[in-house]
Amino acid sequence: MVTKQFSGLPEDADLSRADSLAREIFSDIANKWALLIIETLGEQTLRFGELRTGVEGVSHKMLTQNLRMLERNGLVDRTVYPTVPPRVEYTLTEAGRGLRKTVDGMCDWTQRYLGHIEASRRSFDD
Amino acid sequence: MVTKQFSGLPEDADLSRADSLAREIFSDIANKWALLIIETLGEQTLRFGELRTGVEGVSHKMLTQNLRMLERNGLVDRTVYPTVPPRVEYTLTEAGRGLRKTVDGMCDWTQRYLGHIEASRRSFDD
DNA sequence: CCGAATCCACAACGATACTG
DNA sequence: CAGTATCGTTGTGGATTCGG
Repeated sequence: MVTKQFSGLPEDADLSRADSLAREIFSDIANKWALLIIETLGEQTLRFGELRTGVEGVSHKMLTQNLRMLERNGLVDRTVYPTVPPRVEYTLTEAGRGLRKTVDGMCDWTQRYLGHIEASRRSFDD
Repeated sequence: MVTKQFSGLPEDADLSRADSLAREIFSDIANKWALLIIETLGEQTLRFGELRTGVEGVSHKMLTQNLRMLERNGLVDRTVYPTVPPRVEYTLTEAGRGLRKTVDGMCDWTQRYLGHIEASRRSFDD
């Protein structure tokens, strides 16, 4: 994705459509809250309120908004239990779990280079 | 990261400092343009203008802004050749190349689930 | 060619209130 | 408890300009 560079074909409408779709998806998921939600969900099944406290700092609005987006893209399953009070559970789909693996990679990376980054910041802020 | 849940220790100031730093870094890099820049740079060394056209749709301002941020965090090296007109080259550091691997993973994931996602979107938009 | 600063339109976001 | 809608504020990001 990102790249027509990999396509040798000069004129390919289908590829460019796939590219723009890929770009759209990328823009959807490459944001702080979406990735934090995915990481927090992990292998668990969580209720809305649990996610609310699990994803630290997220507002009610941002959480619903991102959950809708993730559901729309087929990354999370949303199950509503028509009880009273209502109970709504969220869990990662297979696609979601696939993405989660790469997000885990990002987290590992952050841990590994934490000191590195901290040092780089200090020398930059001279 | 993300999670004090993994720490058994109830009171650990250092861990929470590391956590908030990790969170800060995560917020920095978990954004569309930063990831696209990293992905576009790849193994190459590119000038500002080349990045400008390589990262499709990015504005002058966003590009400089994100490049500064990436430089500050030690993900890209910035080399200025004091010629006239000036020539500035950007390349990934070792840390940057490490992160790139996980971004590659995200791109692969996008490709694999493209059809999946497209279908999910259609059924969601009923 | 690259970078910084200014201006400003508009989207994102938080807070709040109301519904089932 | 979970979701939607509205409102007011903040802030993001594009266009433009100037300077090295």
